[in-house]
Amino acid sequence: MTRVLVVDDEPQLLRALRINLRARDYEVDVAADGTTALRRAGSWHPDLVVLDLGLPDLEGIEVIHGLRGWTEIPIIVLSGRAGSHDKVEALEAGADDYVTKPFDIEELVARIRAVSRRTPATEPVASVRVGEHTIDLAAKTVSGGVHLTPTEWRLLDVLLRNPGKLVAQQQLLTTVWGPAYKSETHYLRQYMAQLRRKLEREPAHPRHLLTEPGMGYRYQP
Amino acid sequence: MTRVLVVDDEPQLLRALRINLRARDYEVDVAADGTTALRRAGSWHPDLVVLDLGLPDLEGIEVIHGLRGWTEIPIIVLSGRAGSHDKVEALEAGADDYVTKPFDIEELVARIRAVSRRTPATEPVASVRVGEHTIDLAAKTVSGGVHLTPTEWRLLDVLLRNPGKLVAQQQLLTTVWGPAYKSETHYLRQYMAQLRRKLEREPAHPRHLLTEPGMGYRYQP
DNA sequence: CGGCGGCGTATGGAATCCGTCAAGACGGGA
DNA sequence: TCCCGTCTTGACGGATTCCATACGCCGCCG
Repeated sequence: MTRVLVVDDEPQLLRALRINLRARDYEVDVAADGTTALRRAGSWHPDLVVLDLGLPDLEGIEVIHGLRGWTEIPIIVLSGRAGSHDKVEALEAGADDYVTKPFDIEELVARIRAVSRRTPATEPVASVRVGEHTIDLAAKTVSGGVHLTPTEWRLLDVLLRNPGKLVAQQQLLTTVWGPAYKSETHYLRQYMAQLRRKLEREPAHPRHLLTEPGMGYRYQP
Repeated sequence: MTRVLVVDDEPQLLRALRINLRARDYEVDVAADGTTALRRAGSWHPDLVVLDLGLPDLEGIEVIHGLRGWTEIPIIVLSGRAGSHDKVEALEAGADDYVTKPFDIEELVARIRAVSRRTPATEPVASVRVGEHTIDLAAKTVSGGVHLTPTEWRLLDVLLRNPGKLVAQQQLLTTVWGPAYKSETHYLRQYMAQLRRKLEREPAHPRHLLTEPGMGYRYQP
């Protein structure tokens, strides 16, 4: 899910944006001044920043420079100043778009979508190791010429995205096969065995795809 | 050098833009109506399009759709209409930015720079090898006198730009045929077969254009 | 010692998915 | 208008994957 940080000092605008963006499945966080905006961006790692230039503490340009110092995430600038000099300055500093107040919420949302279309969501999980094998969940590849079927991928996906954590049988069954298969545990046994055959060096004594009797399974990195 | 196609029916604006962009080391070509714009874009392969929506022959939206049917190059829209509905429509159709007339040339240039900053050096993949053949995605040529149709190119494009990665059926269908064709998998089978007939040494035993049953296809370099 | 529950393994048939051939529909250019 | 290349649509055999059942093993407990 795309994460948007909205930086503005008008509570009214913040609220409107939060509602509209959440309704479109964006994750939203807000900041009311430049200092917290920069801090927030550093800790929360948003995928996009909507930045009002008229902030109480810092010059808007300073915030742009502060962000561009370490990240390339898209920045959409809001401003009450419509002069082309202001626009050029912000865009040259690294902003991706410049919207003049007053503006329509719908327009801003459309611009957010247009800009984030250009920056593919960063893939957090690149590749994982299971014993001898390197697994790329995005590319759906396993080293060593190993080939997995769709169901095997769905199951492995859930386990690998919860490294070290126990995943309950019911959770695996519902996410891989659907809620109707909540108690069909023999599917799990079937496919866990296949995964071990393909990935573990000694399928009979697994070192990474572990069973927790009576509860579920665990991926041990 | 970045190539910009400017589409507008006002000679005065065309002239101003051409001078300003050339002074900043852009290569510029112009078109005065939608039909020639589309043809020009197909033959000249610009890196960016500046598109006036008020054209004599086609609806501006039609031109955006026509471009987005086969290319992802940035589109900056110029328009005299400032209503948010027009803006949203253009942006949703695939435009990257929307500038309302009258505007300052400096601002437009700054927006062009901001947008093209986002699109990494135009053709990261210049030429690719598939078995015996050398494929140039930019020039749309295949060695050995092989000829591909537009749909075949769009499909091959997506696969070759994700070397080694699995590309899901749904992604191929939506990017090649459009979101409405999400589940029309027989198109995929049809055109994958044609690509293999034209590119693979043994179409029945493909070595580079691989099937992942139940998931999608993969280009193996 | 024997039953029992949970787990791993093997295997055949069912369902799904894919490759291929073929024919009709469409559209642009001669 | 006709023709040709391209895009749609349908049908069918074969391959892959999934489903379902059966069986053996092990630890636990009565």
